[in-house]
Amino acid sequence: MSASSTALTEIATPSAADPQGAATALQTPAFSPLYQQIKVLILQSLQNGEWKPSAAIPSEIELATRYRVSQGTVRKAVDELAAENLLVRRQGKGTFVATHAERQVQYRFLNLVPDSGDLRSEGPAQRRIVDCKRTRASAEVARALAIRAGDAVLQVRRVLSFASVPTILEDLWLPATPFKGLTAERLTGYDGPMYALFETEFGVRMVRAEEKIRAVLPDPEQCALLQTPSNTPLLSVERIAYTYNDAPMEVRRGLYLTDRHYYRNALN
Amino acid sequence: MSASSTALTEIATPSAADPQGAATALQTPAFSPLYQQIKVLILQSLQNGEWKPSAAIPSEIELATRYRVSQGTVRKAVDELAAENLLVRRQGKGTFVATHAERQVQYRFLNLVPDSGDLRSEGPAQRRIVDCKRTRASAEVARALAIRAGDAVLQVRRVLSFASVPTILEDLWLPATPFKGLTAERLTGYDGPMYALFETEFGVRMVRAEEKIRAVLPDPEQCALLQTPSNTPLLSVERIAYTYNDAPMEVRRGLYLTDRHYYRNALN
DNA sequence: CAGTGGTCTAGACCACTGG
DNA sequence: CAGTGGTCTAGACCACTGC
Repeated sequence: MSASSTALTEIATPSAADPQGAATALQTPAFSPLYQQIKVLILQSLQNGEWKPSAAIPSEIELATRYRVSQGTVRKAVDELAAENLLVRRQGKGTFVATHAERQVQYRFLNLVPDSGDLRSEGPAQRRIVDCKRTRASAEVARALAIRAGDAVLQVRRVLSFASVPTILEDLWLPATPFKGLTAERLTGYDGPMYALFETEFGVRMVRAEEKIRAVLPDPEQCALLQTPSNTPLLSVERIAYTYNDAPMEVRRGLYLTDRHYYRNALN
Repeated sequence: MSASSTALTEIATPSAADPQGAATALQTPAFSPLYQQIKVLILQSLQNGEWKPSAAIPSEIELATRYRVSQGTVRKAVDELAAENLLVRRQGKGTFVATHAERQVQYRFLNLVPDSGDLRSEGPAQRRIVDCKRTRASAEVARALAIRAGDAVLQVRRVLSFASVPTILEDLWLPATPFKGLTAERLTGYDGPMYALFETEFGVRMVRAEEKIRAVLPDPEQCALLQTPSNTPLLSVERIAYTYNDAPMEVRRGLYLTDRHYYRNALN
């Protein structure tokens, strides 16, 4: 086979890969290498739940025959998805759908670190749900979540303590539809990362996030919740978290006490 | 050729690659794939200045014959170095040593972003060197720079303004030996990123960095330099920057005014 | 047009996991 | 031991750059 030109058309109508006959390859504007197309197909299977978090996906050889490409091409697609933390490769065992439930990546999106040691060494965080209610999206929250202002959202407020010291005050806004059924009781009763609960209970997997960080002074209510004086500067961390396809699924505003912790960031 | 086993020994005594006959391959503890060894060899050539910032390195085919491996193996090594931002690939042209001087990556290590637009849209930053002196390393700075307390260091203090608003106050500590000859005049006269000057004048290329971020209140001197009230919370950004081989070469402490800017971070 | 990086294949073999 | 991902090769061809 003379590589791409033929395979390009074959990819457009695969049997198992693209049942709906979507125009994945047809709408290509200029030129898309085969492995990129495979990447999209794998992404679709992740998105539509064919392969669930922590489950193994088919072996490279299976995927190669399924998509009618060579193992090397599948490999390159999987490599990139693994680099984006969507898949996890384990030599000798297989390739698995990434999840927030594993111990290793427990705090993948939480960059707060104690001045000495790491977060795990302080023992598990104490989570206190302060509030969990259904409200309407403000203009600002609506814009971030790509919904309309006034649409129903769930708002959660909680305090995280490390070594019994209140350290993080968080407000979350979630679109009501995908998270229907989320209650304070459900959150309180769950022992584990919130994003892991989102995966198992609502099928929403957070894939990446963006944060805007500022230094602020707390208002009186925030002071009370964090048990801190009003002149203590805090880190304000505004996060928008995205699922597959860059769809925003959560807005979060955290206030971090940084006298015994710091926000860690690596520049590469 | 039956691949790795033979090539592994061949790699230990290449002609052009390892003139000193270093025991790169011999000291391998368990098992190191060929492309990792190639990576180390390329890294050495970057480090010893055989290939300088912004210059092209030999083509993949040349490297393959030089190291006596296949093009695919060189490719994988270069791929990883490109992913780590040490090399830049340009299709049709070649592979180049990354530099801080390019317009594109001008502010690669500066995550401060205006509330609307990006830093470049505000025009060039105004740099004011407040101080540049030779001192002795404190215990803290010495630890970060992996030198001895009391060793000579250069200390620089400067203020960056955007749209004429003082926004960043920075203190830098540099080991005196590699940066011998650095003066306030040299810094003031240079129009461009400081890390680009480090490359051209001192052959020190910053490869990666780590930052610890906190919210703080400024002291009176800092207030004066930033022209800000004493109750304005600021972002404290402590950075250690590393050259090749993870050698720390700079400690920097920035105070960021975050009322019209924010610190941007992407979580993946 | 020649030279560069980029894609794709086919096949061999290695390292690791678990039954 | 079979099955998985990981490495390496050799060769073909494609896309892009600049002369």
